[in-house]
Amino acid sequence: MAQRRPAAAEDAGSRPLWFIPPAGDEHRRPALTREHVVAEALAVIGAGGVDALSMRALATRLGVVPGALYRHVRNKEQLRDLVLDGVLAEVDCQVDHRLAWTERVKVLAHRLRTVLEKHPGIAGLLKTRDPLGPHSLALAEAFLAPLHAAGLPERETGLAFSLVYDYTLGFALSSPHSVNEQRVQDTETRNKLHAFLRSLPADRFPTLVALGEHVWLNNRDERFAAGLDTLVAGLETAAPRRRGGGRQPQR
Amino acid sequence: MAQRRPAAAEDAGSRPLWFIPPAGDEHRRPALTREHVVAEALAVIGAGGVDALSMRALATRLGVVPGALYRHVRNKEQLRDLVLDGVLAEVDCQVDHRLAWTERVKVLAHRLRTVLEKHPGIAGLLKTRDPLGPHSLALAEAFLAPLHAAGLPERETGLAFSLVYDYTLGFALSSPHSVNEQRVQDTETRNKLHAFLRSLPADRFPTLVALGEHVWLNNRDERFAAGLDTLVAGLETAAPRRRGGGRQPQR
DNA sequence: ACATTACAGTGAACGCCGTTCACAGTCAAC
DNA sequence: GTTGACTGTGAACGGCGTTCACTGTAATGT
Repeated sequence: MAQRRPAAAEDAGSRPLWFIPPAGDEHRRPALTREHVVAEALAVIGAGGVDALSMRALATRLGVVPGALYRHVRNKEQLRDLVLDGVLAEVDCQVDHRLAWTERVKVLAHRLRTVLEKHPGIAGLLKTRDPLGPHSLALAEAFLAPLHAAGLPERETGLAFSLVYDYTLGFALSSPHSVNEQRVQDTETRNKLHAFLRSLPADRFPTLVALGEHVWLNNRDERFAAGLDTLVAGLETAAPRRRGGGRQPQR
Repeated sequence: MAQRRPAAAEDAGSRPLWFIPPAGDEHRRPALTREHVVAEALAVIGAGGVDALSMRALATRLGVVPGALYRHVRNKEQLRDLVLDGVLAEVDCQVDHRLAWTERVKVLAHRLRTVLEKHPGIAGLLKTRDPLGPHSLALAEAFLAPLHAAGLPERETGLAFSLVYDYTLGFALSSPHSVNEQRVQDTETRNKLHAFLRSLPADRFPTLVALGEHVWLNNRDERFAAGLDTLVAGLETAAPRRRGGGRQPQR
């Protein structure tokens, strides 16, 4: 904080401690703590995507020189880890225990997706990182509990968890901000895409030509829900029928 | 190609065009075509991961100044797109038509995963890009055909394709080279991880403590296969039973 | 009340990155 | 034989993550 230095004025002038520090400005400044850095990093990501998070931009936002950040964070990778745990903290892991285990899993997956898509790009970090922070563990526990209650064997429970978790992450990863989804959201571009699909040689791509328009659709919500339903339905075929895990989930 | 210049030797020496170009070296060099650039880019990625692909590194490998690449490629993003299509070309889309549709889908997914994991980091590009190149389309067709043959309605066919495709991509994305999987592959680290899980407070993480060791396992192949089976089983519950799509896939 | 010490933030630098641009050499076509 | 298209050069620009000697400040021990 270069502007706070009294410097020579202290020696030459009178009244050593007379100048009341401009409490309005300085008092408000929380002195750059680690939590503050992480919070601000999350704000940067929220504003401009995960690529916009650079040490220099973050430092500027904090009114500080880039190198100063390294007093609070080992490097950018650790910063990302901290940001990530902060995001996972936003997932509410409490689910009504009286719901069928299938519903409990679905609710959690939907919550996880919502949070991940609120912070574009974060899912990409999770895919290669998997933090083992307290919030990550709480989430794992929340997923494992209903799966275990469903009566799946131990090993299958672990596999089922990986499946649901990976599916949700993977889905959130191709977020609405990717080139992909942008293309499909813009009506004109989507029409062009469909025209392109129709124009393909029908002998080489018969199925694509026939129903390509049903593949590239602006239906993220439907796609996620349908995929999740299919996936859980698959899990059900492996689970023994019992009344312990909630209401009979038969449909 | 700085080393090819005759320069002053031409003036001082005799015989203007006598020197047969060192056919062994120069003749072999294919003069930096676009395909060559892309191929070498793939090699760079194969050697050091997707992050190792920098224009400068690639240029150096090609014995060329960085700016020269821009004569063959608009920018790095386009280069990545080209690389991506090159990778997808490696997926064999021919599947025995007499197999059950479930098996056809599984075979394709396994092939896709194999190719993606052969080029670490590529899956990450696919997630946000989805090229619409010829090879990408061929792959989509290959997936759609058996799903359609299974008797799924049009819309459900598209959803099923997205599901299987996204699942495979998502799985390949958390590749064996991520921090995650490295942790779990090293026996000592894995033991430490399991000890850590056991040491967690059993009141807050009962399921995790009970079967956490079954979750973080060095079993990528099993995880992928099991997930895929579950997923296809889920699809089967939505498909009408008919003998058109191959042998009855009942198990 | 003073000296010591720990430490947060500074400013400058290093080496990397993607990209641009005027220029030079080469080769084919007219 | 001249022209023109085109490929690769060399240098530069701005931005990136990270390091490091330093300076001022605040807390500590005596």
